[in-house]
Amino acid sequence: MDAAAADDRLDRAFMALADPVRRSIVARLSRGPATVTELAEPFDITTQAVSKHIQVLEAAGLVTRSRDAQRRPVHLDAAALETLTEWIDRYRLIHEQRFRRLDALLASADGADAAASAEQD
Amino acid sequence: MDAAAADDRLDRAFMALADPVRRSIVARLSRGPATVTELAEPFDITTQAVSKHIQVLEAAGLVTRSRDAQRRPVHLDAAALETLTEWIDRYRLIHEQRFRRLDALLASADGADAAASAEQD
DNA sequence: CCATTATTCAACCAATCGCTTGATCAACTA
DNA sequence: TAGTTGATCAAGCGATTGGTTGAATAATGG
Repeated sequence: MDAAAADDRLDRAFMALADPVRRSIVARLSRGPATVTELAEPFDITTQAVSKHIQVLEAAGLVTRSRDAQRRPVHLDAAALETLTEWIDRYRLIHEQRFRRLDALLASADGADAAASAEQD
Repeated sequence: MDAAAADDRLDRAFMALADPVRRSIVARLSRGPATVTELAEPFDITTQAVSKHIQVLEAAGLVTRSRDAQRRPVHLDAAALETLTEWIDRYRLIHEQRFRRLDALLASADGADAAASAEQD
């Protein structure tokens, strides 16, 4: 998978979780698979709307679907969720490491000047 | 903060990271603060557009801003990123725990039937 | 075969998104 | 003070979003 495709996947995944209905669906699916009708039940919207939400989650790789007679059970894909936390944590950790370096500099003798140059790093 | 407000914050944060330009800005800010002009430089869009992107990140609580003469340096807020990983990891872990329970049932004597009922959980 | 159930497709609508251009505001500097 | 730099505001535009209604498709069960 090239960088652009990975980017596209992240776009879709973050966008998918930006909607409260879809986040709620993910929360429900963490407890096991469910059909479209079951997933629609708690909401005040049509099953068509929920079907679209599921398509968004599926296009983002966050869920997969199987077949059971007329039903199309939806399953959570936890590995995709992990990709998201990996992206976030990468930059969170870089940021925190930078803070630790800054603290170390401030603790050293000529603190102020060293910190000012670290800021430009 | 009530549940609806927390929901709204998550909406904004996930939506903010759904855009590749904004993710790139977050990546840049993980290495230290930067001004609007600096952040705009790598992209082929106007500074106005970048300014709007930063407003989106700010409204999501992902960045804060300070003042340095005409400049408005942007700083990453790593704590907000942590809120996102917490949300994701909660449901990821619930899902994985459920899988571990399922494995345990399948490993036990009357595996098949027990697993089928667990599926409905 | 026919009716029912579960889901999706299609067309449409109001609202929002990302971006643009042009103007304005704020703060420094020659 | 006048000009310059850095950033934002405002209005507009094409594309996309989340939702609807209505019709179509697929699979089951009597």
